[in-house]
Amino acid sequence: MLSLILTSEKIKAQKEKMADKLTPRNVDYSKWYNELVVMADLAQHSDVKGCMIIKPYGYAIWEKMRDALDKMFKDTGHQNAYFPLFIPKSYLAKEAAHVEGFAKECAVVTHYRLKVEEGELVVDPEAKLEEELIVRPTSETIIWNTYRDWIQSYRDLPLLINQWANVVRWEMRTRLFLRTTEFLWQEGHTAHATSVDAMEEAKRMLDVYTDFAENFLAMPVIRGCKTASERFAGADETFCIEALMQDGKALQAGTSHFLGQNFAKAFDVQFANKEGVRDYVWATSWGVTTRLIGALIMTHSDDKGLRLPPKLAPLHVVIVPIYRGVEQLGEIAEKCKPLIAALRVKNITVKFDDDDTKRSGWKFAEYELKGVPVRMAIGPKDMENGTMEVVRRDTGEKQLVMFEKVAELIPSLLESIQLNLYNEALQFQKNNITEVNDYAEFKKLLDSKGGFFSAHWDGTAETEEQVKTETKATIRCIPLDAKEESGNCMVTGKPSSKRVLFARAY
RNA sequence: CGGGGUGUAGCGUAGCCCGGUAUCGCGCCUGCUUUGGGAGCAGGAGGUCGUAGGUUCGAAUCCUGCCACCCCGACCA
Repeated sequence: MLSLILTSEKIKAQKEKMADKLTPRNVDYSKWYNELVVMADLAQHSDVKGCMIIKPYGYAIWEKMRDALDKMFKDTGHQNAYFPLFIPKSYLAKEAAHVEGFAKECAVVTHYRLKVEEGELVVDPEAKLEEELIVRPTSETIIWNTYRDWIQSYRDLPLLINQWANVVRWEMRTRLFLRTTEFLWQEGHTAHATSVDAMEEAKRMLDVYTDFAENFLAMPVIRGCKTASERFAGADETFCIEALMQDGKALQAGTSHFLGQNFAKAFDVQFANKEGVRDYVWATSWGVTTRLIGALIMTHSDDKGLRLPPKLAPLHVVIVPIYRGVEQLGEIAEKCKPLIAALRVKNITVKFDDDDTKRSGWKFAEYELKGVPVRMAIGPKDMENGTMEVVRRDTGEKQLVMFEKVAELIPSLLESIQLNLYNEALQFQKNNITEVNDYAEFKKLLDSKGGFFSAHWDGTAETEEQVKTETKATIRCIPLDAKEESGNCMVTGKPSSKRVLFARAY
């Protein structure tokens, strides 16, 4: 199975694969190659290093994700707000761990004006800012600076706010969707009266992400918490959902942080409790990003292209007419009108592709590439027999359906596709979680099989680091549902009480 | 920032070692025939060979500087 995410190896492999087929009569592979590179019309690199242009189709998928998540946030009592793109440098400096975590990857605004000098556009040295502005890598600091003014009393708590925004992290190396310089995300920032409340919130949002990943993305995830060294800069505890991609590498798909009182103390956010005693508030933050689009692609794609779960597919059904001449096309279009209307009533998005410049075979391939869950074809034979060909994208299974039955069939077919994609991915995940007790075996299987490895670990950062340097695998998480079991660290042999998950990750 | 590599048409490439104004495929345009799985044939348009300099009668090719991008490390949603 091909994953559409583009590693150089994948591109090379694909090129070689297509090159084999390069006979004089064959279409060349560059078309395929391009389609892979631009990720099937989803996105491309921009001219600014590491930045991503999300094309309309990719953005439509993001919008579906955004709408679904936004509803879930509101259902759990959150509100949306918006904070500034620019953060004064001094804000970022206030929380020590935060500085250390983000200082190395910040875009900095130092001037506010350009001028033309000898025909050249240059930065005006006169327009230097007193204090530099940082393009937000995340908004904790500016939000906590604001929360100080918003929170006085326990009556102001909890404060449950989410923001949809773009952020910039100047990473050394970038990769489309997975690690771009600028990316879109949502970041929730909450304040609570007690540690328990904040911890509950952090876990609740992890539940929301889990629900979203499994029921919308059709992507099973492992819930867990991060080790100290993988923790978010400024958090006391970081929870995450980890997903497994088809190439055996893990991908962090969402995080929820228990921030303790770190930001409250750094920004002096205090409240008076019922007893009139002042205390620092307790905080959480949580986020998911456009990386989820990458996760979606890498979880479900096959050699023909994307396979989109119906709940996130911008287009559910495409109807491809097969015809000779405009007259026949007109007849088919007329025949399909009531069907299209009936489907739209059921909130199913339908496209009748009457583009006369593309042939039907081309269209079939195109919509498979785009991952449209259901394709229907109707031609002269069907017009005669009163049938339609209905093809599901996930399995490729074709069936001839009586025309009148089509409208009622589709909703259950879409549900079945959604479920099947999840089950396939779940099966894959289960097959690729391997229990190991021996470090040598771990190393061997890591190369040959990949996936998650469930192993005992002595709990020290040194061992974690050693494994990372020697194998490139990291501890993805300590699963929340890990059972208590006495064992010995696979590396040092020291005692351990539960297994953790190792994997190579994106 | 360290190591390696690559820049030739919209995309993917050949040519470079051994100098003579650029090859092929896809895509694009036109016409005809086609249309139940990425159509066929014929014709056509499109290139300051990344950039600046040097060597030479002559540079895509040789030499030097610069720039950009990619890959591998360190960093990361």
